[in-house]
Amino acid sequence: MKLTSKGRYAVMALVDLARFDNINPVSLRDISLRQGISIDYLEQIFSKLKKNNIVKSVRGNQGGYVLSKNPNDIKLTNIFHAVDEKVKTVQCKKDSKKGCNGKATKCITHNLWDELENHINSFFEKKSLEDLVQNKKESRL
Amino acid sequence: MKLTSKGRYAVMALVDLARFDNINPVSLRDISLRQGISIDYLEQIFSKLKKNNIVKSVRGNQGGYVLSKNPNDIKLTNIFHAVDEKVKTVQCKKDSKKGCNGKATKCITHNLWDELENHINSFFEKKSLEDLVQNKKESRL
DNA sequence: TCATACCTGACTAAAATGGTCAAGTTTAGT
DNA sequence: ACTAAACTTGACCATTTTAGTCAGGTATGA
Repeated sequence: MKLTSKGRYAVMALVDLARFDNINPVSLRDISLRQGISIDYLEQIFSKLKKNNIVKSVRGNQGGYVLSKNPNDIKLTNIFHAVDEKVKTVQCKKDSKKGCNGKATKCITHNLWDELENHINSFFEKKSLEDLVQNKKESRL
Repeated sequence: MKLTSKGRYAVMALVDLARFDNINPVSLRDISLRQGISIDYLEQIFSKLKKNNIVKSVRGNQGGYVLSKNPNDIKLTNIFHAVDEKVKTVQCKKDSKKGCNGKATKCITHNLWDELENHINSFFEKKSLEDLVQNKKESRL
């Protein structure tokens, strides 16, 4: 299970983007300044977000990034997936004789992790970027 | 956020223990054989479980471990806590000017992680060892 | 007294994390 | 045409965490 700062940064950056891209593309430099994330690291993250069609890039001077969908249609699950935050709890080794091979003899706790994954994913599937932006506005910008 | 195989092993071992400790203490050796976890690693884990009063040890020949409470009273949250699996998503750095200091200027996604933590913890607080043992029985031993 | 089993702490290889650095390419504006 | 802003790509790396192993104990029932 991974849920680290890369995922957090991705979300922070996208919320920032959602709030400021009304008119012009937003540069990583601006996001970096506002959110306190290094540009170099943001570049890594945005490269992935772009590949997953969450943002579009505008190159050249005055360029930057823009959301490629409505914030309502961008769920957290999409974001995490894009930056390789896998909500996989623990893998059962394929080759182990004991324990779980995923087929006949499920390991003693296999169902548990499945349940947990569903539990967490359902949370992420409900939350959209729009929700977060609203939440931010409510809590006094 | 950490949810790794140490936590998984702890749960596996305890479910095993819950099923076999009816009469005698269960040795780590037996658990090791049944669950495919190295004895040395189990010792680390059980040391922590013991400190957190989840199991009791019986030393000497024919010794082993016994649950120190009813399986119904051992929640997953207790187990994870014992083996230092913190369900902490991401920490906001204390010293960073930007972002979150936990007080006045909550970082843009702070509420989100709080919500998520609660969501996950509630799952762990509901599940007891007994639930897992039952679940195992249902799914054909 | 000896075999079994717990107990403790040091150690470590490999992977993940959280980045940095360098060397580009693209394009708006002058 | 030039230049500066901004995206693009990929290599690199220090630190921390993970998932253990190893060695040398101590306790105790038979």
